[in-house]
Amino acid sequence: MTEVKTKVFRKAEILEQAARLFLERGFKSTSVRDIAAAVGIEASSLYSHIKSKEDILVLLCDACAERYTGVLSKIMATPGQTGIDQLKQILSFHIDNAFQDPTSSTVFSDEWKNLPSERIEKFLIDRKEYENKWQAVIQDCIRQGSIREGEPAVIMHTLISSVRWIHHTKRKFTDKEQKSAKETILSMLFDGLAKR
Amino acid sequence: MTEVKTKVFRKAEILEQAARLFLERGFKSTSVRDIAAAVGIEASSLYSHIKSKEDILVLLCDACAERYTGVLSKIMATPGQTGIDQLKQILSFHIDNAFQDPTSSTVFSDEWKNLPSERIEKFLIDRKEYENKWQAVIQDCIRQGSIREGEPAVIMHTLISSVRWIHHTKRKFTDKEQKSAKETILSMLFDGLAKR
DNA sequence: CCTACCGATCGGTAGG
DNA sequence: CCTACCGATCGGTAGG
Repeated sequence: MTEVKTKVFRKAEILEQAARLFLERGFKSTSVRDIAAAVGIEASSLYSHIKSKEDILVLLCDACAERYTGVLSKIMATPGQTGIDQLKQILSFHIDNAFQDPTSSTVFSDEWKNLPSERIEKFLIDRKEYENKWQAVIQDCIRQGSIREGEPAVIMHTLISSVRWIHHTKRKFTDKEQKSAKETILSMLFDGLAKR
Repeated sequence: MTEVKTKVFRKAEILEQAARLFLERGFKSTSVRDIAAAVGIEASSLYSHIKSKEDILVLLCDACAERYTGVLSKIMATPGQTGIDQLKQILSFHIDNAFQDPTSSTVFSDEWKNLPSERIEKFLIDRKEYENKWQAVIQDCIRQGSIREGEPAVIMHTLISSVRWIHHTKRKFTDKEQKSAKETILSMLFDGLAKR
C-alpha cells in the first residue's frame, strides 16, 4: 500500500517539477537530467514513472485541455447570465489561473508546440473545442448587441493573448496587486482604455 | 568587388532563413544543419559568415531592439500630437509589424530568451529602454486624463501581449482582413469591447 | 564553400 | 532506484 502511494506521489512530483522547468526554460531547454535533479533522483530512474520526456508533456497538455474546456463548459451552463457576464468570467478565470498556476498557462499556450507530431493533432482538436466555446460566447454577445461587431476569432485571440504576459512575468504580485491588475485589465478590455 | 557583395548577401540570406525557422520551430528546435539546408549549403560553411548559432540570434535581437526603440522615439518626437494619438500609433506599428514581419516579432517577444547569458543582460537593458518609452507615453495619457487610471506596467504589458497572437497565426490574412482585424483590435482596446 | 571529423550532450535501455 | 552504458544528434573546427 505504502509503495503504491509513494509511486503515485513520485509521478506527481516529476510532473510538477517538469512543468516548473518548462515554464522557466521551455521544454526543449529542459533535459531529463534537469528534471531528475529537481526531483532528487538519477535521470534513468525517471523511466520507472514515465515513458519518455515527451510523455510528460502529453500528460500535462491533456490535463490542461480537459480542465480549461471543463471550466468554460461550467461557465456556459450556469443559468441566468448574459453573454457578456460569461465572457467576463472566462477572462477572469484565465487571469486568476495565470497568476496562481503559471505552469499550466505556459503548457497550454506555449509548450504544446513541442508535443510529438502524432499527439499534436489530438491536442489541436481539444483546443479547437475550447476555442469554439469562446467563440460561441462571443457570437452570443454580438447577437445580443452587448459587444461591438468584429470577427469572433480576432476578438478571442486578442482577449486570450492580452493576459499572456502574466504567466511569464518574474515580478511577484501580492494578492492586492493581483486584484488591482485584474481590474485594470478587465476595464481596459471591456470598457476601453480611453476615457469618455 | 563581386566577392564582397556576394558575401554580404549570403549573410543576409542566412539571417533571413534562420529567423524564418526560429518563428516556425523556435531557436532551440532549429539546428545549424536546418539553417544550412534552408540556405542550400553545408552546416560547416555557415561559419565563414557567422561566429556561432547564438551569434545569429544576437544579430537579429540587436537589429530588432534598435528598430523598435527607433520607431517609438520617432513617434514620440512628432510634434502636435496628444498622448493617446501616440499610444495608438505605437500599437498600430506593432500590429502592422506582426502581420508584415512576423519573424522580427517572434525574436523580440519570444526567442531573445535563448540569447547567451552574457548577452541577455545587454538585451534586457535595450528592452527596458523600449518599455520606458511605452510607459512614458502611458503616464502622459493618465496625466492628461485621456485614459483611465491603472499601473502603467500592467497597461503596457496587456497592450503588447494583446497582439502577440498575430505573428504566430498560420492563417493568411488578406490586406482587407488585416485592416479589419487592426480596427477591431484598436477599438476593443481603446473604446472597449462592451457597447454603450 | 566542402570533406572529414570531434567532443559534449541528448534521450533512453539493460540489468540488477 | 542506481550503475553503466549506448546510439544519435548537437554545435563547431581543421585543413584545403
